[in-house]
Amino acid sequence: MRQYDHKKIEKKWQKIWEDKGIYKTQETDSPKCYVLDMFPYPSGEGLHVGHPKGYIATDIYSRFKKMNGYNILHPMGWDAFGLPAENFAIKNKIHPEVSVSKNIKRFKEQLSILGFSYDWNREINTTDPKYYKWTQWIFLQMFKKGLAYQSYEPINWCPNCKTGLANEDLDGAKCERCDTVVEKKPLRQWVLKITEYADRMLEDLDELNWPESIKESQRNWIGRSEGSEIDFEIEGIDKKIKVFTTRADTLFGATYCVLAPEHKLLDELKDNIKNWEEVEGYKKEVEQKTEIERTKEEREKTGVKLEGIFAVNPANKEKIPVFVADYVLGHYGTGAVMAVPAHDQRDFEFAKKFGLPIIEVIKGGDISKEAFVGDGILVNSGEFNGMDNKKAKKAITEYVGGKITVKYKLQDWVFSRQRYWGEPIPIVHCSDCGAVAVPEEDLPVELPKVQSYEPTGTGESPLAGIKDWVNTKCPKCGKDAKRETNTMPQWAGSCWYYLRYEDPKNDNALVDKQKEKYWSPVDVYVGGAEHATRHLIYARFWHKFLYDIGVVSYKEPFLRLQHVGLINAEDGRKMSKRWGNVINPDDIVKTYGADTLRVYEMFMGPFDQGVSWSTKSIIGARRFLEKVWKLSFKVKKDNKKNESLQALLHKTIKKVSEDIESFDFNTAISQLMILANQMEKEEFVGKDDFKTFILLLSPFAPHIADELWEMQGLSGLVYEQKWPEYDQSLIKEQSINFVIQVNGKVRDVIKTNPDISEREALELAQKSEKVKKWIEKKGIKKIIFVKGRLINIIV
RNA sequence: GCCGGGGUGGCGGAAUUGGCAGACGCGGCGGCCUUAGAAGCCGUUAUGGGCAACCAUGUGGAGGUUCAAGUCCUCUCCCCGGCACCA
Repeated sequence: MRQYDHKKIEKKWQKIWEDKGIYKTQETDSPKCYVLDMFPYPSGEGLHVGHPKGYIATDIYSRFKKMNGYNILHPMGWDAFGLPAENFAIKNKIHPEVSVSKNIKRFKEQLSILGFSYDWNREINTTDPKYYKWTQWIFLQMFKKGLAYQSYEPINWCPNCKTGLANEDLDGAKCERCDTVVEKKPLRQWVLKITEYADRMLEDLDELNWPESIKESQRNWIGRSEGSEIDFEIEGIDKKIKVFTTRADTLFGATYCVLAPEHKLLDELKDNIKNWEEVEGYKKEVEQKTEIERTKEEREKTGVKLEGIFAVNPANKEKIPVFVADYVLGHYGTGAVMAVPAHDQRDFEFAKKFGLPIIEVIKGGDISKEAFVGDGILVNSGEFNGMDNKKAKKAITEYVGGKITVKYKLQDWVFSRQRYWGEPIPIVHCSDCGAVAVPEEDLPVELPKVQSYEPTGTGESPLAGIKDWVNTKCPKCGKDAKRETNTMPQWAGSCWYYLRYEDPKNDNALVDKQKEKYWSPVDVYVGGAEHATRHLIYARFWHKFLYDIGVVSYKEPFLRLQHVGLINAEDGRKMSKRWGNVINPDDIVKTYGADTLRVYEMFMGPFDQGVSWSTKSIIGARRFLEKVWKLSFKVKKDNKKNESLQALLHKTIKKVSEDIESFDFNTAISQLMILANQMEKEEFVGKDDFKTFILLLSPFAPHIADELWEMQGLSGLVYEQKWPEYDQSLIKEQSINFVIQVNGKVRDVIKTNPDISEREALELAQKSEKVKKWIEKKGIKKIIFVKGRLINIIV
């Protein structure tokens, strides 16, 4: 008997697959299936065993779908812009392009030994000018539609990276990349109007086959709330405070107003505020704090009263004081609130601290202890007394001439970075024409070669120092002008890459319309949960924009989303060089084989759940494959069938098919093991049955599958075979274990046919010695009979 | 604090959605084979009691619904992920 030599077998088949080009995507009319991995950032560290988990799953799924007659698009590429490559370049004085292509080569090698069915003809790389030409093109379309604008608002500034960071790039109060505490600094930025799409992104979530948790966090992230905008006159001054509130029903209980420290009105009221110095000091103090610090101070509210300023409550014309306090945020709502201490906990705490009146206007709570935020009937509200508070929201808003509006937590997306290694923003600044789009025929605006990648530290990109690149002519008037030196964030390239796979080499369009119509949308998208609210929101936003301008024909990019649970190191920590706990897939493949690694990673536990790596457990997967290997030597050469195996075989076809479809790979493998164990016990294995077994195993362990296929004298490649079908009539067991309970406790289990009737079951039960002793001398009170399962005798 | 997902043997995890709890695998124990080991094979492995057949207990905890609860309901404790003064 030949030994199972994974090294030989895996090399052999990988070469055959490549030579025959069987994974090349076909242009056919058959139904399509687009299976996509979140493409990796090719870091210098290479892959650890956790990385391929998702890729193994998509590979299994693709192979399964292909064998079920689908035309498959299963591509891979590289998200290669970003800070690590740039930092590496700064340190080692090597152009990022060089290290990136080296890393890609390494990643590709590591992936290739795992036997994936990627169509490498469609490989893309976000840093390839032919690719980012279209990233820039999309930006230009947004610019033309007024969705990209410049803004000088203060942004998060990392003094170490010397770059601006979006809120999303922060980790607590620190820079996500380098752990330095960030500051605030006003910088000119490009911003994308993602807020314009907030409502649509929220609505269309309902149609997606995504995990509920992701949909929920996107809803939170978008943070839609309906409320009212109401004006408060300032006494004696011709100015108004516009507040946003979701509780217009409590307007009669508003006993003061609060402005955010960033609120513009403060400066406008400078001359009227008697304690301006104090107010200004407070503003400065708040500026020092990051938003994170500010929002962390849950206990103690701070603020300063604006002396000499009074607002007028439009409901009851009461004169109320105005404060500046940092618990009100400048960028949310109108940056100003009406405070109702009786019915908002934050206002309640503030009012207690500053000794402000607390007036109950909704009945139902005990406002001496805490704010009552529930629903109820209005009191102390003039003509609205007795009204239901939900009704009162609209009624009171109208009464004071306010308007019903909608606000979002979602903020516009700061889209520029003061960095070298990113897509240049295709804009030219002209002193006469302002910001002018680079003509589309001049795209891509390529990154120039530079001497130093160091950030300038002034907030400008290293590109600013390259005079012959920066200096150009205005595309509009031809006058001397300067190029935009900001680059795009890493998210940019990943916002639309899935479209490029559909038509990766097209120089005339982002994607051909026919091809887009055929392949879109992505049927299954697999990746880590950490991208729930960033990548997935940005990509949806871009996609909807592309839909609006007619580039794509579907509203949503990703129909179904599957999470991959991370694999941690054996010690439970993240696998990282830093902890020295990294397991390299190359080593595992060398010792056990790619097929073993694939089977093991899918068998470890539920696919979307995190697990710790266990090198000692991997032996189980290897033993399983060895067992299958040995089984092949007891296969009958003629077509004799082993009848006693049929029920289990067909049950296995059913279970494995269903489990792959639902990404329950662990139970699919377990079922294959059960079948293999049974086959081992049998006298012999029929050739057809073993053939079926190979087919079922092949998505998980494609190399050994092809080898066994060949050993059985079967022709062709397993990938090109048809997926087996099950026969429902065969699945039905001839005999089942029928449970007999007395008073709900199992007293006997008998083998019988599944169609046994209640009367027959009762007779059998009464015959059983084990049951007899529990029911004799007691009257039977009740019988519960569940067909094909159990009988429960109550005595 | 809010939202989402969890808590089952020594370990990873199963459980046809209310019907034999612990499938499958790892590890352990005993045995076969071997000069010996490795590999492999066979048996065993939730806990307590018993020589045994068997009996009792058992899915984080406390109640409840039901003939029947890991699964449904109420309360509660713990773990993981996300969001967080959002007016």
